[in-house]
Amino acid sequence: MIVETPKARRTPLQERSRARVDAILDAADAVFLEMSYAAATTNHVAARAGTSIGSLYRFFPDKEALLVALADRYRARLMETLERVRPPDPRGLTVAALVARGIDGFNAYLGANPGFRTLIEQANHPALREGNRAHDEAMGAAIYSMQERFAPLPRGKGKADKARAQREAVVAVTVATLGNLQMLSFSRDDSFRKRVVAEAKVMVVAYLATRLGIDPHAPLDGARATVVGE
Amino acid sequence: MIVETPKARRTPLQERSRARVDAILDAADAVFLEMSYAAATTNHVAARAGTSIGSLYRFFPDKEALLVALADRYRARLMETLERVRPPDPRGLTVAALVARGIDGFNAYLGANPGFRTLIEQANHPALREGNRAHDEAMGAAIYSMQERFAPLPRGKGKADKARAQREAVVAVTVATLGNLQMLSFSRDDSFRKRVVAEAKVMVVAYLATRLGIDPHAPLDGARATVVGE
DNA sequence: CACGAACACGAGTAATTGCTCGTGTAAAGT
DNA sequence: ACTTTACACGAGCAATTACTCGTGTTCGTG
Repeated sequence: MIVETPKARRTPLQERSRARVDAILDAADAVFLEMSYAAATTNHVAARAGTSIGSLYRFFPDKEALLVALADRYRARLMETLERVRPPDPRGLTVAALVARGIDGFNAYLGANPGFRTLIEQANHPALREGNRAHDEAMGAAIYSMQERFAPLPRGKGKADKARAQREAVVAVTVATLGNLQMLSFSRDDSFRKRVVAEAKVMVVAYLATRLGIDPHAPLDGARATVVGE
Repeated sequence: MIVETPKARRTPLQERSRARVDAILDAADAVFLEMSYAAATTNHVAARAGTSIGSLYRFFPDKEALLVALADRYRARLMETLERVRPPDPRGLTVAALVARGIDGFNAYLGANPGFRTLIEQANHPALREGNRAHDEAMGAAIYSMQERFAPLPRGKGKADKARAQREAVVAVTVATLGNLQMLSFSRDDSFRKRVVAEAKVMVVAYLATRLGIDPHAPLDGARATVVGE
């Protein structure tokens, strides 16, 4: 939500301007895809949106705000998509199947949204750092809960703390790998994409199986694991 | 090497200018580390090098050339470092030990060269694409040869082609993961770094073990594997 | 209808910055 | 000693571009 700060702009109140904000974001999406964010100019975006530069700056305090708003929109839609893919009751499914579902859903979303991919490539941009961190954390929460499902944290304050730090690393590594391999898969042609997606599944499943000490091809129901290396 | 093209500049011939080129690169390194490449100005770099903007442009055709030259220098030194870490005779060592050696060497180099890390974060920059690709390919060659060592390509033209494409994907996935997790390891404090390095080893070893169908903790000597999924 | 507020417009501005080029100096060649 | 080539300098240019602001229009409201 846009708040009244020295830099902030009006929140659109009328319907016509709300549509205009969407048009500007769509235009920014297209322009950032064609050229990079750095090469794009705000005048370009305004022209593409069929509006004036003044109207753009009425709703967006600066160029970065376009980037941030666009990233937020993409991330929100991604979360919806992944939520839709997530099985309501995982019992009976295997870990391998769960991972495969998530990877395929993510990959399909990225394939359908090339603009999101270019945004991810600009991930080092300071304005996106915070949002990306929050998003990775949300993704990680799912994996973290999966660990807890299989192996509750050990008793004892010292042991539990150490195990928690360990698991945070496991989650961070998994999330980073998932994102990284998704991007890699789109770096060449489509057959390469399919192969990389397959390899990503193998890698993550092999890793989680090793870490959780479970059989990734056994159904989840009633499974109990001993977490390795704690 | 700098060649005579419309954009190129003189190759330094005298000793004094050769030292100056190094000084400019060192200055660029420091400036790009403090602010980002995008925020840095060429005048900044020249001032930091204790020279004039004119002298900078005598040897570097444009700002991008600084980035490219710096990246080349870092990559060359990294390859030297990794070469030094590589055991001349891997027989008797385990796959897990080999992977651990490589990861630790890489991590130490990145730790000692924060400027290289910031350069890697700018990896999406078009001027660095080609160099990064070549570098990744060189890294991949080592892994590819490791696969061949354990399991020669199957006979028959069709089978061999398919297997080759498969292995290229395996190599690409491995290289991308290694680089990605290295960068992740430096994203927080030092204890996080150590944990991520440990997890990276686990992940890569688990993956290669699954893919090559070998015991990662058995010595290499005389080992023979059946590559999974070909 | 009247009036204020939100919206829309786009030419112009101010600041940044990569890079040139004319001038001057040190080194190499002969 | 004299010429030529390489090196060094830095003020200023040219181009880009994010953003402002004064003017005009549309909408909500009483």
